[in-house]
Amino acid sequence: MNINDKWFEEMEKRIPVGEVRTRFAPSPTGYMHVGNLRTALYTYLIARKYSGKFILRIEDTDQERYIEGAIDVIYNTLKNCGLTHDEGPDIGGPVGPYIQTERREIYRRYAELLIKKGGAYRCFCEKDETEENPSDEKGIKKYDGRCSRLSEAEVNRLLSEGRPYVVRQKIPPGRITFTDMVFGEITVDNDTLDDNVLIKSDGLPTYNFANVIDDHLMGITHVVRGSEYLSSTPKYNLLYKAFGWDIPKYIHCSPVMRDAHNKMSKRHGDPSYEDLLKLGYLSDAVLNYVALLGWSPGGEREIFRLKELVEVFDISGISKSPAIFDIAKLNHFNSEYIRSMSLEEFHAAALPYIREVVRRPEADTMAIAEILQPRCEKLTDIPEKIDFLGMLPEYDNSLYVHKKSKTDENISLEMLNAALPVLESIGDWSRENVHNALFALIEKLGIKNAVLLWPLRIALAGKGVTPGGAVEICYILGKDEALRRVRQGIKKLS
RNA sequence: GGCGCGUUGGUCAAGCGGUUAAGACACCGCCCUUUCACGGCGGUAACACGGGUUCGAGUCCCGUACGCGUCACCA
Repeated sequence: MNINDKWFEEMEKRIPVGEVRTRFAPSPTGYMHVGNLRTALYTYLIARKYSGKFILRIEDTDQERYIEGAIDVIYNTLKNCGLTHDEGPDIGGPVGPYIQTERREIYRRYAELLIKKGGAYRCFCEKDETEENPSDEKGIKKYDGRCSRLSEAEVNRLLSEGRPYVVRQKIPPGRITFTDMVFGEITVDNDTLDDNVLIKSDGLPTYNFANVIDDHLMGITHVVRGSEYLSSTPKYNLLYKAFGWDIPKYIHCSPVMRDAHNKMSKRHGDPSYEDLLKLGYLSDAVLNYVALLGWSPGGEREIFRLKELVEVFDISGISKSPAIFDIAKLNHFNSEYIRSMSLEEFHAAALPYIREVVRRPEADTMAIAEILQPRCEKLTDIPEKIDFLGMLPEYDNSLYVHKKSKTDENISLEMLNAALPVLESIGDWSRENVHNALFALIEKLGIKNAVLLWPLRIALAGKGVTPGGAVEICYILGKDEALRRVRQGIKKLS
């Protein structure tokens, strides 16, 4: 046994056994796709459901796509969503490093091993040389494998000349079958598979190689990834086979689409997870909605917190078909989550938006939150809904005419004139007092609520549609402002 | 083009040989009501197509169409 054998032995010894281990392995792109988020979620759920480990691995072998700070986006997103990982670049673990560019040496050595085992070979062809490969009679265009036929002497000669090379996978003849937990059994002819590059000329591995090495060395039991990898999975299995390793379970997930034909993508202007938060969506709502895109728990329930998802999640509920992302349904989930918050929680989340239009420091923002909570789908709806609290908009007297409330301009003027002294006489400007004073007046006049309340709300808000009614708005405005607006209404109607 | 995969209302979807083919979103109507919303009630709307197998098919098999994926020194 030489030193190299020992090294491989050490690597193998580190692999944890006897537990479910899943991994989320994003490329640092600087944002989190909705589809990626869903993959991360499912990956996390499988690990938690089986009391296993959820591992974060960074796949950054494409140096041309390096983006500053992109890894932090991944950490932040996972943290924000509560998808806490058990091992990863930031917290370490038994099978690190967890960043692929830090594992070069590992890939290099395993590539050497694979060459020795006959599963791969060095290819000295130039990049454009291989691109000229003609299609064969079946219309399959692939590398002709010429370098696999180089003699050992020839290889050594080229090596000593310092010729750059890549390592390619050697595809054996035959057919290969594997089982995916979502798609079922899949069989392909090996001759449809290409001798793919495993190690690029820059010495870094391709995804095709790195993911196999890493998944094996990290003891991954369930590989969860997008269905775009389904067709290359046979190649990976051939790699596992060549090494003599166990093949993991596969869970391939269909894409999240923007419409019937296109995946969601930043390029098309579709929102990422971060964008969704900026648009006023709650992280929990997004996560809940996304969980249901391509997976169904079977029953009629749709609202599931992360913890509840862990309990009900089951791989058998994952769909093979792509799912179209429907912002209208997300809106529904978001309003459900908003409504399920305590008033205090909602107030905290809504305050920045309320403050965009309500600057008055003494304003009762809690009362504002209260009228807003059952009425908004997204936090970003807030400023537009309560803009009138900041400043009375220009409005037309036609707003005072309302058939159902039985009011017109004359009645409205009458009502405002009746309400003014009542409001003026309120000493302690509380919601209750405003309410009681106004309803006492209604009773005294022997009218329907709406006859007084409709014109009053118009005068106070200058809008036909508002969150809250006359009482709430009157109170929130504060006595001075409320009286000012009522007087202004009277003036407008006179 | 080869290979692989998919196809239940506008959308998400349940269904796993016998159902009046769930439910949710959206939409429409009604009720409630201090506008709007919330809430409640109700409604419109689907098994891509063609062959089989079977007493019986959305469910199984084979085609067709359409769509998606993949065929990179990207992941």
